[in-house]
Amino acid sequence: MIQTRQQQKLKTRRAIIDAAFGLLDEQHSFSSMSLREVARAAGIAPTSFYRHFKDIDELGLTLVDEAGLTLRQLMRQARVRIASGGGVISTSIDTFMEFISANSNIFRLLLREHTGTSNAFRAAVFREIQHFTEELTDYTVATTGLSKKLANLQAEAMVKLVFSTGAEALDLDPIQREQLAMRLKIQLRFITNGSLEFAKSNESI
Amino acid sequence: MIQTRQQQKLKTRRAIIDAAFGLLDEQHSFSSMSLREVARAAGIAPTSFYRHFKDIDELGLTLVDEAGLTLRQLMRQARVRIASGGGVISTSIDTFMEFISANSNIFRLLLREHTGTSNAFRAAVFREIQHFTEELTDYTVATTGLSKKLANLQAEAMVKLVFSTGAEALDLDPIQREQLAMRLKIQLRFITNGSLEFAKSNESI
DNA sequence: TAAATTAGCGTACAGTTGTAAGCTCAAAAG
DNA sequence: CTTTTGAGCTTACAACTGTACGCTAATTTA
Repeated sequence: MIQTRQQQKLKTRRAIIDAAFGLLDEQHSFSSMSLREVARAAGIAPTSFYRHFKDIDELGLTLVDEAGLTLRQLMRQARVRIASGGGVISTSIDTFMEFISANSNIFRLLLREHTGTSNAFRAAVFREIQHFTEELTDYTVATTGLSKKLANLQAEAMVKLVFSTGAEALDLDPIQREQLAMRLKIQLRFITNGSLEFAKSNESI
Repeated sequence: MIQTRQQQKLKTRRAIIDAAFGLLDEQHSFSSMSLREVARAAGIAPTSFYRHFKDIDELGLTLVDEAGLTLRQLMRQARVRIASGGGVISTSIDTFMEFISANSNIFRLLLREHTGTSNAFRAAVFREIQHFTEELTDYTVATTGLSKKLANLQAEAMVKLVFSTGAEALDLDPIQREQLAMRLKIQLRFITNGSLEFAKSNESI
């Protein structure tokens, strides 16, 4: 077995990250998570933590990065499903809702650090969500005649509404979640129709 | 001086509440606030805290209540300003932005407990925000021909968008904030126009 | 005036935290 | 084979936490 040393280190690092994600639930946020607690869950001594991360914040940023990655995979997945038929909004929201059901903890992390106490974290999460808005803007420009500026306004509003609704959905059971998703789809249609309307009467923007 | 005893107690209670609000800033959330810290800021012994609140969570719910009260005053204020001329959306958003500038800490509390770790807090904040949506729904039914159901969908989307944008505004300087407010006003117009459009083509809802 | 109530305090304790220091021992490098 | 490296450990400490207990002193009640 070659490079067993590095492999083991990576494995422990993974254990730490997974332990941290595992500790995230509705009662427990990352900011209220202690280094010792994470170490305990990862099965290592508290001081061993420092062999992998400078401090707990460095771990936090890593978690946000991983969450962002998962989100981007989500986007790709949604795009595939759209390509194979079904309404754009409907398919996207269904994909999104499946995501927050399957990855509640990851979504919770993003939500909480989104309005959290660390500037670095807020900025990191903001950037991840911005990716969402940018991709949706490009998509809208490509599929409709909307100007980039207007498409960006529309995309931003949509993403904010979706994330806000996602936050609410976390506390609901599947049935209520489904109803919420239906409401959301209509609300998104408000935005798409409204911006088209707006474009017609304000051709210059 | 009659009833000096009760008055003194109320005064200390106020000192605790104010101290807690004062400790809320971008670096410090209520959930990361310790009883001792609050007591220190209020100028009392840690154990004296219990003469006023059962535990720190009871204080937290009190803070959310007070924040809700301030929010409702905001709504009243916005209504007065609308009545004395100016666009509805524009006036409301200006009022809202002034509010979060003048009461950043209160708004931060609502944002953080909105996605926080305590079920009770989340529910409390959710209720406060719901007031907003309900009042806006009633207003919309009264001023437009929209059905209650549709007006509610519209109001909900608007409130979510406004709060989400407010969260973003907290980190920005006044100039960027103003730009964000302008974007928000257009996005809200998307929603109002879009829902009217939707109503026309779906008269049954 | 005497007795009862109570807001606030000081002390105390057990539990938790982050992290410094130094050891072990297996893998990697020479 | 010998030396170096480094992941993980144990121990240790000072700082902080929530809160139990009992006292004080002043207000309120009787």
